[in-house]
Amino acid sequence: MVTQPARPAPDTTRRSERSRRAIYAAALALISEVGYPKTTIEGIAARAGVGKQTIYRWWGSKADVLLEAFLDLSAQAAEEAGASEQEPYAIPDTGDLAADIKAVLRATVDQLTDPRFEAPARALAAEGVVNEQVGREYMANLMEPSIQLYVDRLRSAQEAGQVRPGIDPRIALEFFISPLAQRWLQYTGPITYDYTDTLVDYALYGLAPR
Amino acid sequence: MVTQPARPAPDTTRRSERSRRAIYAAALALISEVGYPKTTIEGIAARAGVGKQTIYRWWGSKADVLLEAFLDLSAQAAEEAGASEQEPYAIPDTGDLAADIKAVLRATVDQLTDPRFEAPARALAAEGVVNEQVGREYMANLMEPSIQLYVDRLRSAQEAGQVRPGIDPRIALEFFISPLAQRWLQYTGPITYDYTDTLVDYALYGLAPR
Amino acid sequence: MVTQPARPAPDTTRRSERSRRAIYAAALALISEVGYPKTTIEGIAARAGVGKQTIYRWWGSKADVLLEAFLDLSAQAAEEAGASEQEPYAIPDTGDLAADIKAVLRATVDQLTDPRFEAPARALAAEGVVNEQVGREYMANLMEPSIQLYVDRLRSAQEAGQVRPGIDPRIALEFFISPLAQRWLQYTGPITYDYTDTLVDYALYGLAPR
Amino acid sequence: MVTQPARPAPDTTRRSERSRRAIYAAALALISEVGYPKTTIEGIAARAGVGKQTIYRWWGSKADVLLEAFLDLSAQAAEEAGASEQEPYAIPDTGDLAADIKAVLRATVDQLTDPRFEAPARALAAEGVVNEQVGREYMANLMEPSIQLYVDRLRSAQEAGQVRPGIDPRIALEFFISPLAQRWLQYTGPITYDYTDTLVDYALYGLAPR
DNA sequence: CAATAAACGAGACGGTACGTCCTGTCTTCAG
DNA sequence: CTGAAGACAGGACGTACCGTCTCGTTTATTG
Repeated sequence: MVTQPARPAPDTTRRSERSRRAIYAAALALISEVGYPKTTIEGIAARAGVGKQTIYRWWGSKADVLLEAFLDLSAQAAEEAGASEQEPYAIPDTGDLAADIKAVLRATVDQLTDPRFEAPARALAAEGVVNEQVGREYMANLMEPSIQLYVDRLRSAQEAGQVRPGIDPRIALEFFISPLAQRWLQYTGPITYDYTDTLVDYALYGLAPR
Repeated sequence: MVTQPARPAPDTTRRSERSRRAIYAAALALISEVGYPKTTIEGIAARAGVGKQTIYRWWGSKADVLLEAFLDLSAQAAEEAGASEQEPYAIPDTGDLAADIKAVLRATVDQLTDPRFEAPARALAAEGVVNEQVGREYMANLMEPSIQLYVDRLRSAQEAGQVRPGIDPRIALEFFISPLAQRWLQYTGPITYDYTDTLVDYALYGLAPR
Repeated sequence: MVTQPARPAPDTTRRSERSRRAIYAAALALISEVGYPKTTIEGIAARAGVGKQTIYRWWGSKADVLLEAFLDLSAQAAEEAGASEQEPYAIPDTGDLAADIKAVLRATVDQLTDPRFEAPARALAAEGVVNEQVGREYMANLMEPSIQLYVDRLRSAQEAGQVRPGIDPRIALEFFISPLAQRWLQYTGPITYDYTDTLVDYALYGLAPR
Repeated sequence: MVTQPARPAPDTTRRSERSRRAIYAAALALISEVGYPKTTIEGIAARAGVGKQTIYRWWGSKADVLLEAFLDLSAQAAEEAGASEQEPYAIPDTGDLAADIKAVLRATVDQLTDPRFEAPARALAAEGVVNEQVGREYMANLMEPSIQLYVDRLRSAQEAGQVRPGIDPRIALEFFISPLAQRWLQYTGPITYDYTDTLVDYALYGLAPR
């Protein structure tokens, strides 16, 4: 592996929290207002009232800034949501698999159409398509946690005999998530509660007659 | 709606076919070699031995050029493939729905991993995520035709009693396509024949025990 | 000597008079309206309702077009002026050298401040400063004739004993013309009748006391 | 007066002296080598090893760059010349007006034919003809100082009784300068010591017989 | 009086330069 | 030493013209 020119790593302890938050806010605002391609590092710096170097010191690229800003936003949102509940994030387990998953998917539909999330999420997803590293980080940090919840719920359903024993939960969950994701990413169809409900029904009981 | 400054539309009949082909070739080559973001209009023009204005005269953006270049590439590929067969593009109908769809998906896997298609397809998909217009054109021109084939095959299966009567084919087909698409786009998992075969089995017979 | 690619000389007899006049008019108008540097061959062609090639066929450069246009304008002006007189252009010879030259210079002042002539004349002069060929043609075609008139008048004065015998008229006339030219070209001072009258007096009788 | 979009004035104290000098050198070299019209800002930047923006940041146009570069060159030349003398710039006053002015004019002839000065001076003069602002700056910065010296010397001569009392020195000096300037600018005649000597004689003693 | 050949209008083409914008680095100064 | 500020070399943007090169379409003799 090639070792970099060894820019002496900046001292994290002296980092300005104020600047960091301002940069996150500016980045998210600009992405929503003018779109990802017209969002520039210079623009973020100006809007955040920050020197460009402060951005280059702590992040490697525009995508990095956005990724962290979005993670921060998600964490905040989670905190807000989690404040009221004990177990901040888990798919409910009422015993009725279909109902539980439908409920979660409806929440996902709400989030995908929330304008606060829409633009940055889309921008990140697009960058991730073209830039494998960003894609993998996006995956690992933003999607993997939710995916794990599906895996857990499906395993539990499997133990309860509601899902066939041979089924691989990591593949099965894609029937709920991927069609929705594709409709959202590629504008291939409308995103509604009806649609997600149908997805669950089709997936659980199959297309072939019983 | 605001009408643009209305640069008088160029005369299509006098367009240089030579330049058009050179531009397509240069665009596809550059995308594969240096990636979408580092592919510049200037670079395409230089590589194609063409003036920049010739690109700006006929296309509105880098994405437009790439879209057309890719459509052209696909059309060529289709022509090559179709030359040998009578019915150039249709899902086979042997009576065995599962086998037929597995075969088609295996072909799709091959295409998605063909390096000739990979980079430009990915670039276009990414642009389409962020730029709705490109997204819709990508959909309409590149994906819709194949999707229709699935719809037809599923309808035929429905008539043969191999698919439940109430099933909506436009939703059902997403079980085959979307998971594969998401794995490809977002690096969420490996793409293999085994995987697509499994998708078909799960989708047709459902997750719940029979 | 290298013989050019030998573009077959165009047939002058078939040349469109209509286009030629339109090009002259457009060139002069544009120079006056937007200045020399912003006057483009494309602009002249568009304004004249003429193809670019028609300009390139008959002229070698923007300066060439302007030079001919200006010559044409001058010829027209001369014709108009000459229509009323018998001897269209000559410095009057009343026997009073000072008065005669003052009269001619006053006419020159009028011309230099005529807005119809100002812009193109200035543009040509400027081009001539930097482009020796244009400079010499400008000289030969536009200034030499007038200069010859001064030479003649000064010779006649010499014969009449009003100018010292040893004086070289080609140098002497510069005392009348050059200061005026420089004030006009380089904005080094105002251009008035008073000024030119003074020039004549100083030049004829010298600066040193008599 | 309309105030411009007001790009915030750059900080002069942080300006790179290195770049400035490189730009002057590149500009003067290019003008001499390829002429004014083929000298481009892009070319200057490339030759100077400088970004284009660095030129646009500090100068408004090609003419501005050249003007300052030439002023700098003149200042340097003056410094070199002035290093040896006490009074760096003044027309000598030996009591013999004709001899003194002849000497200065001979020096001017030398400068006008010095290839180092020729091209840029000519380019500037041409631009000044067509662009009044440049013309006036050229005048004020490059010619006015020398002109003042003539005025002083003529005044002194007037006090000594060598020049008629009524003579206006600002007009009289044009007899020495303008004919020479015109010959140089417009290629209307050769520039020699003989010629300038003659100018002085004619101007001082007049054309009319004594 | 057609035939034909040149000039013509139009404008696409390969290029060059424009003036602007942004990148990522570097330097200066304040806290 | 961090951080705001911003100058710097570099390079792409999208536009405007350059001068060349077809295209049909006049137009004006010539056979």
